[in-house]
Amino acid sequence: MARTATPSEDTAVRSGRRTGLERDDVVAAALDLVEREGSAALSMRRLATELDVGTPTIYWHVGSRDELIAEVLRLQSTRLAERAIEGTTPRERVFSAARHIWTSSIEHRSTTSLAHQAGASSLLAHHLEAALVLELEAAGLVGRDAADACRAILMAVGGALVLALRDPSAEYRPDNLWADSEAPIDPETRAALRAEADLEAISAVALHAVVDHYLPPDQVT
Amino acid sequence: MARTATPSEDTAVRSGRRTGLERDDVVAAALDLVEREGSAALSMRRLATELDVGTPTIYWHVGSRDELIAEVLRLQSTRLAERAIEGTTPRERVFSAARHIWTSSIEHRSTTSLAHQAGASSLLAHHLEAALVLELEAAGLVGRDAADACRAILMAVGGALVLALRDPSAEYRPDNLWADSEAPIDPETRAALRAEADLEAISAVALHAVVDHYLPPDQVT
DNA sequence: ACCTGAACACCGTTCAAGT
DNA sequence: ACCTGAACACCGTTCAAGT
Repeated sequence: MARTATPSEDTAVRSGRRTGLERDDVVAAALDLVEREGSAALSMRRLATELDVGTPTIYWHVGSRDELIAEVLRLQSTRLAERAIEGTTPRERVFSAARHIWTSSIEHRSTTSLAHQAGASSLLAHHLEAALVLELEAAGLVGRDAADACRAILMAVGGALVLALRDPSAEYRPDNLWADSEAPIDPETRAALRAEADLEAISAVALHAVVDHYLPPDQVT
Repeated sequence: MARTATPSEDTAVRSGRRTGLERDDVVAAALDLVEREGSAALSMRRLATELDVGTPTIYWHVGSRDELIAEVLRLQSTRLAERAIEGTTPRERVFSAARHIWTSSIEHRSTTSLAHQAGASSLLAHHLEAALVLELEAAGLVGRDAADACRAILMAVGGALVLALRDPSAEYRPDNLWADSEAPIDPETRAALRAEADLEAISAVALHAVVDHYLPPDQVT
């Protein structure tokens, strides 16, 4: 189901040998599984069942779970990089690149969580990050300035993501947390803390500030 | 070893009943275990062995692993809140509160990782967050302004933490990632991306910008 | 080279049973 | 009320053995 059909496979008994399975198929199936059923569903045994092979076969192809995850994130990273950056001014294009990181993280939250949990978010973001760096260079930054601007933008996006991707089913949502808080907080503030936040708008404040700090002003043409 | 001594316990056979163990002991031992051996070491069985009881005993006291983790984070959260905020001007004190979140997250990275993985970072940060909100109110903010300022500051700190707490043993550190990157990036920029970053300094840029955006200027007295 | 069954050493969780 | 041994249904990983 997750594997592409191979000649003489339909009625084959497959009692020991030749599955036609390749490393890329395993990785693609793993990514598919994560996207469909969440990062917790990605177990070696589950994946083997999905591919209709024995568990050790997975190991033969990808080595270990950690390596598999790394490959899954690399695959997703290249897929995400296909999205084109928009805008005409350097500033617009930098914002567009930053926005790509945000939207793709939200759209593929299972994969983002996987990267998050594995401490490998840099792997997942890498190609989008490279695109961002190129736009920063096009805007006139080089060396440390470009690197630091990239990191600052990543922080602004990443910080918003941490808040955005929290499990909303938990009983310790900020919502409940502030309701129970014994701190002498103004009722109006408390209500605002309990209400849902426009994280993207708040993140934009930091993003604009950071871009203003690092980027030279746009040329007027 | 992690449990406080109880009368008539030393030579007791403890063959079924009365351990003198309480919920708080279990939670404290769990926090201790995480701090000592990392978040991965926190398994119900391991913790039971540590406390010299059967595994179901842990369940009897805390219900489930998720509940245990929540309690652990609540405990650590209140401990962290004891740190006093410094500074005289509202602005200084807001920075001090924000800095507390950063430093305590770095100092207790295992617990931070645990919260991170469980998607419960809001639980761990909650008391420090409350302290921050109080300082923001002291600085003249109320309602939505205070809440949004708090979130913006959290993003700035949280974004830096995501970058700071990545596993440095992985072969996909940013370092290696940029070395292998095929993107046409300027050599100088590439070198800067590979070098270690002063994350705290970069984070400070966003932090100052955010505070400037939300806070009224300090009164001159 | 590619794949398997069976095993090892772990998990979280439940439950009848003991005191 | 508090604690246990034993079991269920999972894990990641390895390894001798098959073709």
